[in-house]
Amino acid sequence: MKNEITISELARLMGVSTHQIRYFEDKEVLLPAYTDTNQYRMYGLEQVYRLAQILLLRKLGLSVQTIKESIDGPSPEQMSQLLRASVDNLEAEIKRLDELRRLTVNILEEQREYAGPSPAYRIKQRKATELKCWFHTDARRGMDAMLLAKQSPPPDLFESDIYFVIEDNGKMAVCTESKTEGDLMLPESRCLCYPFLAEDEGEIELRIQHMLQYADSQSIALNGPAVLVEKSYLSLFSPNKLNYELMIEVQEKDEAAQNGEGV
DNA sequence: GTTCTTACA
DNA sequence: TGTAAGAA
Repeated sequence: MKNEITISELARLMGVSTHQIRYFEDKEVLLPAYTDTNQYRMYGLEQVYRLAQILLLRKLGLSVQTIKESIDGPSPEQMSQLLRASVDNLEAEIKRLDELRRLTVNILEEQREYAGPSPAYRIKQRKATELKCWFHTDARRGMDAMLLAKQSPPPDLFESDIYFVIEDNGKMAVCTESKTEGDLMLPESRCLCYPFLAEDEGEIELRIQHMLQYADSQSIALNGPAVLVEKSYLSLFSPNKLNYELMIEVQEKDEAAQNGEGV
């Protein structure tokens, strides 16, 4: 009597495709019990267990090649080592996914700032930010691909926000955020902020002027360089436009009294 | 109707 | 990994 089953029955039993079972055969990790006269692969209980084992090891992240090398005589030590390595891989993957989730949530949260009815000036607490300076250029000169290409070597361009720190002398430092100590540190401080969308760079100069006028009209003393942050990811939401946030540190009143001047 | 092999996206 | 085609 025949206790063996066909490939499709095995596939259905184990919840995999017949293609995958043939693939395992090709890689010599799972052979049929025998081949029938009609060339059909036939599988017995032994193969069912073996397939279950292969699938478990695959699930744990082992390659088919690794399984092939270890499935026949895996010593308990080898098996523990494989499983420990698998745990390491899984933890790395969890970390990667966790960072990806955080990034996605951040993008959504930032997007909300721009999704309001109309952009507005507001005072925000800025976290201390370490910046790594990429290059300097003239603040009046626009950015273009050539300018970028001439710089070397690009940091994680467009994977993180880009900071344009506009200095008093008309120079502009183009920076990215740095996790470690950078070249330039934006201290934690209250800032006058203005998020906006821009289609061309001519707008930016205007925005800065407007912000200075606004601060003046509200008697807000500003201090330090204008910082323009290009929100790399938010262009996902607004094709052909770039999302910027302009921020200038607010000079606190007691500070102003000490310095005896505003900006 | 099912499976086989082979090729291809 | 899935899908397709023609043959058995």
